[in-house]
Amino acid sequence: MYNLIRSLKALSDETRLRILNLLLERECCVCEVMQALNVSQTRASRNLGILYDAGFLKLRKDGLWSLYSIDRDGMAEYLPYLVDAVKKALKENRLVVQDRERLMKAERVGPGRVRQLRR
Amino acid sequence: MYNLIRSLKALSDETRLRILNLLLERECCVCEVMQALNVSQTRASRNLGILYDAGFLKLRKDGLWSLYSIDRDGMAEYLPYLVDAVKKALKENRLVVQDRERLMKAERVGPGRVRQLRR
DNA sequence: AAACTATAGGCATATATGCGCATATATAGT
DNA sequence: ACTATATATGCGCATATATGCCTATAGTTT
Repeated sequence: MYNLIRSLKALSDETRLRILNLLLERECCVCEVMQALNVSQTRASRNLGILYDAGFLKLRKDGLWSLYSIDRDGMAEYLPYLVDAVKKALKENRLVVQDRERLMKAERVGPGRVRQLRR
Repeated sequence: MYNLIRSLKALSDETRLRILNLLLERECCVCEVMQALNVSQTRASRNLGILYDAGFLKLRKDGLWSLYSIDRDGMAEYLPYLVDAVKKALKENRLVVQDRERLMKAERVGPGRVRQLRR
């Protein structure tokens, strides 16, 4: 029950739903998420962390990068229901479509590229 | 999307999950809910209101009583997923089992009975 | 009408949440 | 070792949330 509440809380936030939607597309590093959602690094990192703590995400380190992806196996039995709900609610959402477009252009870049996006 | 967030928030609370679980059983008035959950009248009423505002509940007035029940029709397309998730998470939960037992004994009573239960 | 009751709403308060800023940490390259 | 970069985190502020107390409202009973 408390797991469910924690999961629901983790999903009750626009930023986090948008992140989840990106990751349903593919694995992303923090800087890709911040580019795609056009949010600050703090915000991207924090909310990825919250989704991770709630058990939704897997984390893989690769050099400098933290690569987050949906943890399909780690999900408790009821979480698939939640993900279905999220998918249904997000499909066709204007904001989310923009996110995906920006994700196409986003790169896991070298020096100097990401910093410039920090507002 | 914002509807989903509102729904998730409405469900991210132990009291409200327990209430929802009662109402999955049958229609209840506020005083039955407070008896079954053993919580204050304010708390029962407020949280029923929150679930109502989120679109989960139907309200029917009968004299003094406000009778709340699950609004199966009024639910948006993704809400059934949420309800399934809730059902799965709550089944076998100790607290929730107690709630149901108290609900059996709870009555929509006349004068003097309910007041005594207010802590 | 008077007394009583179920429910809701205002107010005050405690707690939780989201976020930015600044900074710390970890890794890589020179 | 030094510099640059990606990510994480401590702190503080603003805001949201939950809840209890008290009171108002509307319906019931006598």
